[in-house]
Amino acid sequence: MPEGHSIHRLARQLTDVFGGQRVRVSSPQGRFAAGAALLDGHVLTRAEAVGKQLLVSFDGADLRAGADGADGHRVLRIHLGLYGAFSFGGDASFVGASSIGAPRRMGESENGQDAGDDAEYTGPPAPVGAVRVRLVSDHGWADLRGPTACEVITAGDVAALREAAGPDPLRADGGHDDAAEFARLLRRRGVACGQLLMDQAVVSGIGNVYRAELLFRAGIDPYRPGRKIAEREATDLWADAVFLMHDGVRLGRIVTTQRDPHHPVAREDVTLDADAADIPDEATRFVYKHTGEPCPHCGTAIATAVMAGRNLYWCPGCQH
DNA sequence: GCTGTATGATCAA
DNA sequence: TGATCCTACAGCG
Repeated sequence: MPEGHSIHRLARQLTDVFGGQRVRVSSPQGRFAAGAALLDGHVLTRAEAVGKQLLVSFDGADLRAGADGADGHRVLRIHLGLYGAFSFGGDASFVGASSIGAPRRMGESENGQDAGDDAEYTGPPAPVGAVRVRLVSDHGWADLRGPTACEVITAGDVAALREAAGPDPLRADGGHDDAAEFARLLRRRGVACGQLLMDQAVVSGIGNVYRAELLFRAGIDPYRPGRKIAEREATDLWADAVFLMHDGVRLGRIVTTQRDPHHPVAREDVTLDADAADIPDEATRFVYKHTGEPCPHCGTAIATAVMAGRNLYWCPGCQH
């Protein structure tokens, strides 16, 4: 799935290729027909990520449905869930507009191949599969499949959503506030810290992979209660999340093995190589989906268990 | 063709 | 805690 880094990339991609343009919005599948009608023909101003939520703003979209301090804007809220994904395609100017290399598909994995490199672009292809939303500009298109949420909301809804969200490592402004707030929320409850890291009210954007890898790198047992995490451990976790997730945005994949886990915070010199993207998948993480393999630190077999309905991976030998 | 799986989240009980 | 929703694809017979 798309953890927070994927959503931030998507937001950037959508803003790059559609920002400021009038777009046709449709729902080939039909399940978003009413919402699409509200947005169709309006200018897409920008897209933004708040944790795993993708917010796409439209200027002057139809306000008939709104009774709540309508300000002339409508926002398309998308949550990809486990397997939602976008595909993109278009002419050279559309692809060239992307600052992240215009991956054809973004979401669960970013290596899908779609049409789009045709010499001449003659419009979007006939929709394949269950396309919930299709965005089309003069130069390209984007298809959304399989989102868990896809709805038109108001500015007031957006404010409420921001209010409910825990701090987002990908929106950290470098100040102390977010780290301290994260530490406070994490240390407030007796629930297993492995569960709290997945709680979007505690921290936004972390998913199952980052959860496992962050705790491994920090040497923290996922079953340790949040209350028993030291303040310093919490702020170090935050700092590591900021680094790893920014790496994720840059690379378009989660790679946690290229930074020294013992010096995750200060070692800016251990940044990823340009070709880190070539690392084989299984070498990109320490414990996630490495059940039974020896821990690279202590040799203990990596364990797995189900925690709150999600697969958990950790090293019982060096996480305490 | 069928089954299982997935980087998510919500709801009922 | 379990059921449920969303979709594509790998693996299997």
